[in-house]
Amino acid sequence: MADREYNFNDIEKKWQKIWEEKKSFLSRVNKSKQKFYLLEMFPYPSGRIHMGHVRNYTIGDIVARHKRMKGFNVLHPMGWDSFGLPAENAAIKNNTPPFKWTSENIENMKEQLKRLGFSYDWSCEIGTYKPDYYKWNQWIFIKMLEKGLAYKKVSSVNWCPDCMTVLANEQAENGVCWRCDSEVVQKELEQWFFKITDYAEDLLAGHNEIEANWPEQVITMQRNWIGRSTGVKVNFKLESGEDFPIFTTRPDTVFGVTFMVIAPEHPLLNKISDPKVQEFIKKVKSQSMIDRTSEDKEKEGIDTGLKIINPFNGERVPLYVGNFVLMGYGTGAIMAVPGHDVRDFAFAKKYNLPIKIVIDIPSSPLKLEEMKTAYTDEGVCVNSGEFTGMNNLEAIEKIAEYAEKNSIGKKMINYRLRDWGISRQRYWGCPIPIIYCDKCGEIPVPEKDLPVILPTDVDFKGDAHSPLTRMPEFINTTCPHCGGKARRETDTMDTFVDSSWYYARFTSPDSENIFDKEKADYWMPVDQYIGGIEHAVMHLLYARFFSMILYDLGLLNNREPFTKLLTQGMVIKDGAKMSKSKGNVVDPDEIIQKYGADTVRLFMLFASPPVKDLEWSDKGVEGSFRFLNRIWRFMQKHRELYIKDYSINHEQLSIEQKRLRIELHRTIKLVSHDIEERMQYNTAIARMMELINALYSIPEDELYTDTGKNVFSEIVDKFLPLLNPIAPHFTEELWETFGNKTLLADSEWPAFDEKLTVRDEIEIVFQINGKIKSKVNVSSDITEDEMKKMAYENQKISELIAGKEIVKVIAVQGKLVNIVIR
RNA sequence: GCCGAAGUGGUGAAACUGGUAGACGCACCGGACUCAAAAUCCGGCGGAGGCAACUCCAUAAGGGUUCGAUUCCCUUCUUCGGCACCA
Repeated sequence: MADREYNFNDIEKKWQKIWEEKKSFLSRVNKSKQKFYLLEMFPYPSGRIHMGHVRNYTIGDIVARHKRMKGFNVLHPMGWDSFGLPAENAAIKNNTPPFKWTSENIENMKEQLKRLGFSYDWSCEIGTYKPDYYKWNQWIFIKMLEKGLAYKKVSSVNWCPDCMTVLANEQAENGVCWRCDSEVVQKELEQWFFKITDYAEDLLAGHNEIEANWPEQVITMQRNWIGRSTGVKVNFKLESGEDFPIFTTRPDTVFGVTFMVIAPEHPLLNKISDPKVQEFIKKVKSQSMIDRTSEDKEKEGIDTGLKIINPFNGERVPLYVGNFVLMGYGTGAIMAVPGHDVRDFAFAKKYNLPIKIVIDIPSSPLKLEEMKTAYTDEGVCVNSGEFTGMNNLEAIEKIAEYAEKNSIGKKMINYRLRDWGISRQRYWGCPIPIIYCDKCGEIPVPEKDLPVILPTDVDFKGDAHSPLTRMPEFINTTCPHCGGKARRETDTMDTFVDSSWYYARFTSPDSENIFDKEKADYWMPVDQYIGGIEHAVMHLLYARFFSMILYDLGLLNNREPFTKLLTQGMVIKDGAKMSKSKGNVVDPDEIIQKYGADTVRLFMLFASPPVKDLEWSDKGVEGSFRFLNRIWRFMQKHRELYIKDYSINHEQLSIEQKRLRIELHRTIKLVSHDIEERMQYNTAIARMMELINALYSIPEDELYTDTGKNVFSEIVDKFLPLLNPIAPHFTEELWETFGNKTLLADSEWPAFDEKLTVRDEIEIVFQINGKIKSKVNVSSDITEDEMKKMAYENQKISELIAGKEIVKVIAVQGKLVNIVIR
């Protein structure tokens, strides 16, 4: 019998076909089995799979395959986040309708994913651009409208002039568009919003539930983004007697207020006619987000001429407009305490405003003339009326209480988080189900009329304007209320809406409802979610928000959608993330062609642990390929040794055979631990390499005996399933080579015998004062006392301790003896 | 500026609760096989010293705790990530 070549291309296609025919990865609700829902962030169908996808989905696939072998009923679905701008840009460029472009991309990418042998249940496939999916976006929108969680308002919004659309705050960080990096400008528009701020507390509280199983970094980023701060809303007064409320987290400094500042957008300013003030406001408003929030932002302001009265001490202070005060936070106005706030200090210095010390250090009092900046640390209240002498931390609470008791203020919590603006002035997205009637106003599309279908036969006319705005057949409709003429909303939803609940749809993708409650109850929540860290705030926050809404609508049983989260690192080449612009992209197809999918998968897992960045290395891929070939050759060469029904009496084995067998059981133990507990696949693979090295080290005639055959057979039976989740085609093929008729995909995860995981002989170390002086091999069942005895008897050790005072002796079972001498 | 993570050979990385630093791989060097090369198999591979068995040094730098520190604590440096007028 000639040894067969490792012909990965044929082998991989063969097994992919078999898995498909046998429906090996089909997931069905089965209440007698424990479920495991594994989800990887679904891709945007941009055209081709990139290495980042390969890495993400390889990590997911090893989890899915391993869990199946451990007896779990696994749901492992895949779909397409298929609305979004690139489809429109492609349409404008080569006049291909976005529907066609997207559908073709999906087909191509699906083939690529299949070629990698991922164990998806393709019967669950969803595409967010399909009406039976986005219908439920619209349905949720209407539910949210009913609950007051969706609303429309005119607001200053982030506008990307290149994408010609509005962006959410989360998408316009640092004043640039998250997609194209263009400078974002502010524009007044009427927009639909989701009231995510109503869920700020819930989103924070939920962190406690998931904290242990989410990366700390993601939780921290979300916490910072929500930005909860507790403080007091204090009612200052205008001279006219009108309330002038401000928010402060430092009520302990309220006696130190020497001026007030309001945002340029503040409505009070409409009353000011001073042309200098109006000019200043105009100037600030015309600045872009970048200018206004840039690094070396200069604090600027101008006196409005108005005076404000401090309710705590009756002092009259001037009111300024300042470019650094934000209308969107608190009340759009602040009390300025230059003595104890760094920004206020700088502003006061610039405009020659008075500075007052109200918190001091008794041991070394502050000197106003010597202060270079505000004093913001702890201290004792001074010049603070009845609070003088109190520790300032204590005063925060006491002054807040005083304000409430005297009706001059109220304790309040503020968030950095803003409501989620979801209107997009773009075509390729889910239509917002609203009808505008001149008589009846904004009317939601009735449930029975859903979905509002996005027309797919569109003409882009080569520009970025949404074709919907020039399609009367889409726009013109009748009012569901009065039956009169009405028009449809032409804005579409932010595509992040699509991905905020897709995990639930996967549980029943053909449902006539949003999803089948029974199926969702069985599968949800997602047990393990895997994706990139770049979604830490946007997607993962929105998805949690939606999950909570669905819970509150009685549709889901859990508030938190993702029990465990793994954020995998990037794929790096030559020190930078693979990207077209850097020209350091490696095409997965080429590598698969050259080495096969199993090698690519193996390399992706071996080169680095999942959470860290992975440095691409052509040589490293070759190394992974070599490892598979090494196994292949050995197994092919000795395949006649395999006995299906072997039995082993450990005591009858030769020393070499025993050692090899112990290596096998150790490997199973360590690999299981690495995969199950640690999700660290690089070390799991390293262990398997050690086993193969041990296999090559044993003299061949040790295998060609009756007991040797049994040992070899056990290795085949247990090692192949162990490697199967990583190199599924390769191991199925070898498994078949040995005459097995079953699929490894259906087999159980190998068990190990704890007794066989301990090597018979181990090396222990003798130390003097913590320094290694001697190493010896001993039987692994040695006791601590025996170890100590051996240490004293050791020639080298006894020489070194001769005549010295022994302070103490530490023995660590199976590891070392340390003798401390003086 | 604030918050967080990381820094280990030529290189990707191991060392999971403090206990033999560098497992496993890549690169490199040597050997076997070959007419030769490739592939493969075997061996070596942190630095310094020594013919040698061995000795000393070494986990960004410095200090501390400990019998013992890559691991815990403090200081400093560097890199990466997040937040950044949030009152």
